[in-house]
Amino acid sequence: MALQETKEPVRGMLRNAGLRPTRQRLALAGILFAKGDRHVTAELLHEEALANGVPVSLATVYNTLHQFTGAGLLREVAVEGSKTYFDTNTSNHYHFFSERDGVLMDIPVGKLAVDGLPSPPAGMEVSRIDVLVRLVDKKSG
Amino acid sequence: MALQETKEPVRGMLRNAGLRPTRQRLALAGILFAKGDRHVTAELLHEEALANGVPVSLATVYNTLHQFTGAGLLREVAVEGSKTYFDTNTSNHYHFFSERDGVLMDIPVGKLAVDGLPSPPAGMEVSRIDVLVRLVDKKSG
DNA sequence: ATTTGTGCAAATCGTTTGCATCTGA
DNA sequence: TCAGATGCAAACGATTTGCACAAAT
Repeated sequence: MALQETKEPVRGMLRNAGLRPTRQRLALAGILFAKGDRHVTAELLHEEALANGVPVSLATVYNTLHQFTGAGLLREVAVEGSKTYFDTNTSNHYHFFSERDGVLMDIPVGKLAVDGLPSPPAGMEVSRIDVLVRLVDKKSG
Repeated sequence: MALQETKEPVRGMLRNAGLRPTRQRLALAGILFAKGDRHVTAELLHEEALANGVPVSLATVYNTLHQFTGAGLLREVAVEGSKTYFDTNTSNHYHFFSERDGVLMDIPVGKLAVDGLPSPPAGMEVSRIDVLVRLVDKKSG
């Protein structure tokens, strides 16, 4: 029963999500969920996979990210035009975004609250609230 | 002194922003700032300009939107991957976003408040807080 | 006259897709 | 076996850029 302990939880995670635990998916999931919460772009994850000796194609990285998102394992974060960020923390929380280096960081849960939300237009309901706190270098003065 | 009253304020607005009041810029600014707050994409504005008999090129629309943004006349709103939205309301406020039809709406100022913001990482300061309330169709049930 | 803006088409960037090949159950 | 996954390269949509022409000061 004591197989490769690092990979087993990941395998189950994929199974539960109805995704075949393929080489690539196991590797990508391993990278994503190994060390706490992460915020990656497809390109970043692709590079990291290659660096770890897992020769996935960029297309597969995209496919995988979207499948994981669809399965509720990841969450997309809208930051700005082009690049899409994926967040391994799918619980309700908000973000800091460093405009200097394009890095996303979680804002500790429970600290930040949004109050006074007016009711949405008729026939619609809130699906999610995104809060992005944009950061810039403090102007030393 | 009583010239074309509709265009004069726009002309001054551009002058103050250090932008030459060209035909296209006047036309685009006219469309953008004429009737209250608006949320446009480059493509939308382009179509609207053409419909109003102003044959601007899409490239110029992009240039203009960015120049206006740089001059503080517009604000960019990050919604999701691809399209970039520009908002004529540059004051501090937040948005509803209808995922059904891709429409942005202002949330009345003063109603919504963000509390409990933790202090940003050392050397950084908050430049702006974006709040996007995503809406979906209420599931009739 | 000189500087700045404009239009077009080609180039770029992130992302998606079609299709032949491979792989896990 | 065989549905589902992968890789590649071509296709894509939004945005940008290079350069010749036009317009504003």
